[in-house]
Amino acid sequence: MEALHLSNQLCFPFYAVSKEITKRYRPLLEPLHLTYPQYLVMLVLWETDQVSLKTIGKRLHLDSGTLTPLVNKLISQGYLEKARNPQDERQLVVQLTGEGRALQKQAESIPEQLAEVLGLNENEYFAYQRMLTDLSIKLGLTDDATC
Amino acid sequence: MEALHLSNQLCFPFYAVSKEITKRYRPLLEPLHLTYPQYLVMLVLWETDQVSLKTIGKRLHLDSGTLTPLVNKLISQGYLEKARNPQDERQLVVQLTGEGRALQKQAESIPEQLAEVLGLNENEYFAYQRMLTDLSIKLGLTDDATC
DNA sequence: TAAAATTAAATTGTGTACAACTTAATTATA
DNA sequence: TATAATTAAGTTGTACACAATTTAATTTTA
Repeated sequence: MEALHLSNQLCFPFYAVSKEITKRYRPLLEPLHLTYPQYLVMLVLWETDQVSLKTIGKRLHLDSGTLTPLVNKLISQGYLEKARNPQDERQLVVQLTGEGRALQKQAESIPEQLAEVLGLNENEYFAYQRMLTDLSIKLGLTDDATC
Repeated sequence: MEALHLSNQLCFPFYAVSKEITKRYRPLLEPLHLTYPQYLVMLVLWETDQVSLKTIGKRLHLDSGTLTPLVNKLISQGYLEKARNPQDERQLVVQLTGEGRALQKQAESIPEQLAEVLGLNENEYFAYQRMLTDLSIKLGLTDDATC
């Protein structure tokens, strides 16, 4: 077996599929004026409002170099606002505006629409999800059952 | 089930795992002075030398906006050189230099090293590869058995 | 065969990613 | 408790990724 052939790589299909998924999100997220990473930040805040940048970064595996401009964009769009944590002025606390919270309703059908555009039925969806979550745990990206 | 929870997304673990894999390639590729996308271009050329930019793009699912500067970087590093196809002057033909070809030897152990840093045994490696390749075909990224 | 359509690269602009560094606030420790 | 170490954001620089546009070469077609 030719280890250096593209067809024998594990990681190339990962890279290609991941980019393709992001591409298929694009038209679904466009009406919400969100990119995929911006959508991920909104998911975190819809789940728990008022979170520090650090915490968002931990959940999404993104650092401040990526998150600072991304959150600033969401603020300029009116979806988020920021404040400092009075207990620790280093921390930036990010929270939803009314508009940001309202956006959640519009986003509700996105997971379902995505499964549709990926052409996956429920069984396939959950099989892939389980496998990816297992690998995610194996790689140390997910350290507990709640994340 | 809360469809908008991060933990219930299929695509987030994909995104996170894909980024993590790229991160784990970094120290393996650093001695070769290659980034992961640059390594992919080298893989294509090690497999078949003298390929047009268009063809590289088709195999890697990348467009000229990404590939033009990337190939220029590899040229400035002395790994590649470019010429025009005399039969069709629109086409840029990319080929390996002696140095670029020599690099292949140094790269030979990378797939093995990667499986190691990912902590996957042979069975797991092939199981994930099969699943990813299936999904890749399902998404229309791979249209025949040779790619 | 001249004009229109298509194609391959290159270019421009926006938005991630992330390493490395800076700044300011907090915590640990001598 | 003053100093050192740590921490959270922000900044800078490099490198993708891709949409949209431009330019030049080739192919179609009227």
